[in-house]
Amino acid sequence: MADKQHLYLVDGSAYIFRAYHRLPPLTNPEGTPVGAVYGYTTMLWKLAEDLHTADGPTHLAVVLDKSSKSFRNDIYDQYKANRPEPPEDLRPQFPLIRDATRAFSLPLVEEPDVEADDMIASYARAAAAQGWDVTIVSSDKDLMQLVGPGKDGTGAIDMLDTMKNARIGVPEVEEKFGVAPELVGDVLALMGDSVDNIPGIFGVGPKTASKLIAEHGSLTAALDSAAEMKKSKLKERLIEHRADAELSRVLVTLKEDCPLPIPLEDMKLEGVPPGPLADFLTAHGFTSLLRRLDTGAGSPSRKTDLNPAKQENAGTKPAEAGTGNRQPLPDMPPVDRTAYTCVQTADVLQQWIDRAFAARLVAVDTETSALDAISADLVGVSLALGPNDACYIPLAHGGSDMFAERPEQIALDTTIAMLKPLLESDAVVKVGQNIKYDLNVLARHGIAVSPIEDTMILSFVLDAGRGTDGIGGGHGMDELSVRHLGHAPLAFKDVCGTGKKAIPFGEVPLDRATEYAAEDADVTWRLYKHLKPRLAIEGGTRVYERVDRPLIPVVARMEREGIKVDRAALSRLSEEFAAQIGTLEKQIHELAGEEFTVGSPKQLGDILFDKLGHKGGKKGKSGQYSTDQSVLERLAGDGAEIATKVLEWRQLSKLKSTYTDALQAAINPTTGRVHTSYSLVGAQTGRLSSTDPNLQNIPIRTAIGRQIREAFVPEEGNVLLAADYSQIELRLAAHMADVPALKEAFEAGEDIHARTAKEMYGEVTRDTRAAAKTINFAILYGISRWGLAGRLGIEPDEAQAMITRYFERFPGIQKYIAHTLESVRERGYSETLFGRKTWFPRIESKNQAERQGSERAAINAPIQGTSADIIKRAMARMMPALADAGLQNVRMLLQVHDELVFELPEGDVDAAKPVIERVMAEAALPSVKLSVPLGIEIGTGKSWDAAH
DNA sequence: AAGGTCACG
DNA sequence: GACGTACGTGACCTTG
Repeated sequence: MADKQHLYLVDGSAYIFRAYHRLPPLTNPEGTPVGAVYGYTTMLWKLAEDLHTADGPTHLAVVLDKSSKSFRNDIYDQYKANRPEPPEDLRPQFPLIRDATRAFSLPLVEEPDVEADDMIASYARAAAAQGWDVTIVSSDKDLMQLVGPGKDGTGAIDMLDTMKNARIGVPEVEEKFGVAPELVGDVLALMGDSVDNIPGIFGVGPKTASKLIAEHGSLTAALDSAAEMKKSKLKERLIEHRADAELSRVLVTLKEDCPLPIPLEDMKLEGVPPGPLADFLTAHGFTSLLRRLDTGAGSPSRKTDLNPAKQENAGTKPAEAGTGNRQPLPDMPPVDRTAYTCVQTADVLQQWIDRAFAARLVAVDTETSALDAISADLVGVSLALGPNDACYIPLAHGGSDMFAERPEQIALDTTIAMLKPLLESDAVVKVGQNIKYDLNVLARHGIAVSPIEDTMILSFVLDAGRGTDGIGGGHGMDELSVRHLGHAPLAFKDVCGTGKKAIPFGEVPLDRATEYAAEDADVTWRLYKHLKPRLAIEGGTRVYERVDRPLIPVVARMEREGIKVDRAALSRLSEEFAAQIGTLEKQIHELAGEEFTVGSPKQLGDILFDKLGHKGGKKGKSGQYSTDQSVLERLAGDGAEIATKVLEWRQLSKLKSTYTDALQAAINPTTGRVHTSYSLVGAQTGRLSSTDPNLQNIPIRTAIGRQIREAFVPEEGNVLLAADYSQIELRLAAHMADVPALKEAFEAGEDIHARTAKEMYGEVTRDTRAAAKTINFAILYGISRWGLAGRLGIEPDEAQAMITRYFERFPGIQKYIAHTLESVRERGYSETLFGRKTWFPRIESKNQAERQGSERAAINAPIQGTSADIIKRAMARMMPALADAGLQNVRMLLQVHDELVFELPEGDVDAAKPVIERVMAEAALPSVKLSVPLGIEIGTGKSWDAAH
């Protein structure tokens, strides 16, 4: 017994991911995020403490994943393809995990191109073979294959889940999988794994898989048995997807014969030398552990009989992570603009850069000559490392007056060369307020800023919709600063002025520019410290880490790509439209009997209803007649020619001013392309919005409008490819409200509006289908009898009867609406399938119109928002997926809510289509498994119009 | 700056 | 009995 050896193998990579998600977001004195490191340190501490206890380690090693590729990628290129990037504030912790391991003087196994699981398997088998017991510190189900009792000189292998403090032996594995550990691989091969992207057999989950393997004793036997099974979905699937299962079996097999870089004997645990450990604990401010090390109480370097669970620092217990127990904000001194530094020499800059590396977190802000990131020139950069600890680095000040003396500044290319390693370093988090802007500015100087955090996005994820009138719900820096820090920063117009007297930022004197620019970085740093801890507490981590933040560099790149428009074609259209508008205007004036401004709804209303005496004029609260499309169409239907002409005039004016004229003006003279700007916080539901110009509302519904789409073209030798989610919101409604009839229809690829018509009316005609389509959309938007009546041209009573019938046929919808509203009233917010919140502060308003408006928006938000989450996830995965497929020349250009537009070489179309389709169709996985398929429609052509 | 209108999903 | 009537956007025009 005394000489029984017991090897503990710590699955370090798996541990830190779990620790990251379960522990509060601690930071060390330098501001580095160290929550996962702290969890890891306490775990090693506990393990080391158990040295020589009955079941404790005599040998111990940590195994980490070194790279993401392994032999499995050679067999199956989709292996782990859905894996999201690690969260950005975890990335700088990876090197610290290694530091911690070294501080404990523990052996660290890290082999390139070998997965940690395989390394663990190889060590475990080698140790067991020479009679050692082995404990794998992990809860990874793949590793459960290794568990087994000791016998005939072979050691036992079990597992330890330190977070649940649970041993996993043969009985636990059998309970979980329903089979012995040797057969776990067979079960895994049948059920697949969406996180690692192991296919398994589609439609077979853990239960069916266990049952089949338990019954037949092996994967092959289970698959062979399909031939004799009764006809069923399962039978079909087993036969059809047999190859998937066999591939999966290979993928889940652990490689147990990897060469062992460190001999087993060298893993002997002899106690922990206190020196390096003390240094490490001090550096990261782990004071409670340091105290224990100093006093020797519970120190891992000597045996102890204290109960480790009882000495845990209260603030680190996972159970308390979500209950508001967070690291208190360090008291921040008030903003002091005189404390900022203007950096004018390379020596001083180098000091700031060195300090930023040490801090591992820096707030960054760029100042430019204009608002548009694609063409604006860089004027200066500011950095902040702490409250009032900020600087401004001017780069292009005083350039406009060639006779005046320019202030002392470091040369632009010198500064860029010095900043690049910092801004690109994996070990330093860069925080920005709308950092997409800075990404674009710096990308033009060859800097790919990473990893990043964004206070604007943080605010959006936490507080979308929270503002009400007078309080302000925006996510701009000035507003956030006032709301969260009680401080109004210098406004841009205070330093640059407004209107004609405005000067470019490069002309602002350096002292003033430093106050403004460094303050922005300072405030950003403070906002980050305030907002980031709220994420874990309020449940925003998943949306922020998995949806919105990964999207920032993706959207930035789309903005930089831009899209080509055919200027000559637009110019021709402008001329045509101008001529027709002129003709129409004359005719309208004749019909009116006088000249007036056709574009003035006020004048038009007076002409139509007072002068010409048309009936049915309705004045709104402004005392003005309404002359909108529906009113004019009614008049036109009654035979009023002037109404027809005005409608035509309006259509053409709209197309000319908003599109054919404006788009020509939007062509960037340098790139020759049109670069929109996407707002990631524009829509409360989580959708993007597009401005300057808005490329999300280019005409498509009329033939005349589609001519504008024809002007969006690819470069020579390329095509445009448009990929749409088909009926995504209705599909999501069918899933979320659990409507079997609709789900079946989508599964079978039916025409969903026709199916609705059949359910509602019993027969499908053009009219019933059209009505059904209207109702389907009405449902998504929150319905009222009057609204539906207006749309369908029927009486409110009839509309009510239709609504009632709809709810009878699809009772899930009514339940969904009721539950959604109930939950919003109770919690104040709605939630998407991915956990994105939208707040509805007026859901209980006493004002009925206001309240009902909130209710309709609240019914719609989870559906619209989930759709937005899904396409965002697809976008974040798209470029890596295309690159993996060897498609380097495909460019993603535009997003229009349920559509992505790409530009690619003609020869790449056949290869790109399936990749794009797969990424879009699988975008909800692995977080959310939908009960309806996501349909994708793809078209290509020599214009955006032709691609539809 | 606000209101009306209309382009899109 | 009044409120106003489908969700989410952005751009342009006129008017005050």
